[in-house]
Amino acid sequence: MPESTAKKPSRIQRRNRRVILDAALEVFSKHGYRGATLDQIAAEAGLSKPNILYYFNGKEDIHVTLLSQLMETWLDPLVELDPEGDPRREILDYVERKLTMSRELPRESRLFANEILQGAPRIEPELHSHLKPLFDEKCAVIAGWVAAGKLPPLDPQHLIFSIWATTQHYADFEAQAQILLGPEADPRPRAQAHLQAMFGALLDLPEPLANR
Amino acid sequence: MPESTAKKPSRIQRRNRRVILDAALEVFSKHGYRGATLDQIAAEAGLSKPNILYYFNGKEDIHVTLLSQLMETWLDPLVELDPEGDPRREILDYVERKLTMSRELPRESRLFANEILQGAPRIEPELHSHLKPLFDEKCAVIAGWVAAGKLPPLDPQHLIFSIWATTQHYADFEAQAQILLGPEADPRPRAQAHLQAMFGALLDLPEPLANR
DNA sequence: TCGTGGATTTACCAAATGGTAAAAAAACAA
DNA sequence: TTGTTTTTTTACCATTTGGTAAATCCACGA
Repeated sequence: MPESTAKKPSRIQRRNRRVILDAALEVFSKHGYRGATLDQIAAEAGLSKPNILYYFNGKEDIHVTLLSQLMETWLDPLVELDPEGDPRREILDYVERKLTMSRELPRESRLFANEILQGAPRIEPELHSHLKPLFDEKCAVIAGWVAAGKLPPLDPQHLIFSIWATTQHYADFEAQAQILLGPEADPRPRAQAHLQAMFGALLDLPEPLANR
Repeated sequence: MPESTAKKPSRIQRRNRRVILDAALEVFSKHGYRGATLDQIAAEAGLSKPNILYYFNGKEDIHVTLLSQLMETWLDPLVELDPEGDPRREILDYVERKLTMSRELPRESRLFANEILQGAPRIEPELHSHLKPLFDEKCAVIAGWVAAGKLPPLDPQHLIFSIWATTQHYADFEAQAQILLGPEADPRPRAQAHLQAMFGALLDLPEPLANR
C-alpha cells in the first residue's frame, strides 16, 4: 500500500489520487466537510469506497490534503504583489487577479470559506505557517508605500480583508447573487468595474492643493 | 401536540420553542446544517431529543423556522435606508449598522453564510419573497440618487454586495481574522474606520471643476 | 509464462443519527 | 380530588456512514 514514507508513487497512484482529490473538491465544496460522504466522493471519482481508502487514510486525510495543496494556488495572487511596482497599479491588479480567481476557481473559494466558517479546525496550522507570514509581509509593503507618501493613509490589514471579502463574495455567495441579479451571465464584468472604481477611489491621493 | 393549525401556543410551548431555536442557532451556525445533530441541539437546549421532536417536525423544520425568523432581523438595517435622507449619510450609516450587526449577531451571520454557501437549498423561497424585492427597491433608490446627481455614477447592486461582503466578513471569517490579527480585541473599530474611508471615497463626488 | 506485489472488490461492522411508539409524568380544569 | 390534556421520558428502530478484513484481480518484470 502507498505509505507516507513510500519512495515512488506509481503512475496509477498519481492518477487516482488526482482523480480522488478532484472529486473531493467537487463534493466538499458543495456540501461542506460533514455534509460530504465518502460514497459521494467515490461515485464522483468513479471508484469504490474501499478503493478510495486505499489511497487515503480517511475522510479527514482527503480534506486536509486538498486544503494544503490548494493553499499555494490560493495565495499566489498575493505573492505576485510586487513591492517594486507602482502601488496603485499593484493593488488594483491584485483585486483583478482575485476576482478572476473567484470566477475560475469557485469550488476552491467555497471550500476555504466552508473551512473558515467552521472555525478552521483542520487548516489552522496551514494558516499560521503559510498565510500569516505572507499577510504580514504584504501588509508591511503596503504600510511602506503609505509611509513613503505613495498612498494615502490607510489600513493595510483591513484593506486586504476588504479585497478578499469583495472578490470571494462572487464565488461564495453565488447562489444569492444569482437570485438577486437573475441567472443570466456572469456578474463579474460589472463587479470588476465597480471594484476598480471603489478601490481606485480609496487609493487616490487627495489633491495636496487643498490640504484639509 | 402543537399542530401548525393550533390556535393558542401555551406558555410552556412558547418558552421551549424559543429555547430550542436558540440552541439550534448556536449549533447550526457552528457546524452547518449537516454538521449539526439533533443530540447536540438537545444537549444545548437542555431537553431530550424526542422532546425536541415534540415541538418541531424534524431537523429541517427547525432549520427553516430559524432562517425564516432571522430573515426579518437580517434585513432590518437595509429597510432603514431612507430615500428621503442624505444619500452619502444614508449609505455610510447603513455600512455602520451592518458592521454593528456582524458584531452583535455573528451566529446569525454564519448561519446565513452557511446556507448560501450550500446553494441556499432551504431558504431560497425566502430570498425570492423577501430579500429580492427589498434589494430591488433599495437599488432603485440609490440609482435615483445617482440620476439626481447626488452621488457619483456607481453600480447600486454591486455597491450593496460590497457592503454585505466587507461587513459580514468580520463575522463569517472571524477565525481567519483572529489568526492574522491576533486574538486580542475586536477588530471592528479599525474596520469601521477603514470601511467609512473606503465607501466614503467611493461616494465622494469628484470636483465638478475639472470635468474629466 | 509465470509469479509477485500492487490495485480492486466483496462482504462486512460498529457507531452515529434522524426519527417513532408508547408509557409515564406533570399541568390543569372541573 | 378527579378526569383530561399536555408534556416528557424510556426504549427502540432503520438508515447512513466511516472504516476494515480478506479474497480476488491484474499489471508487469524476470
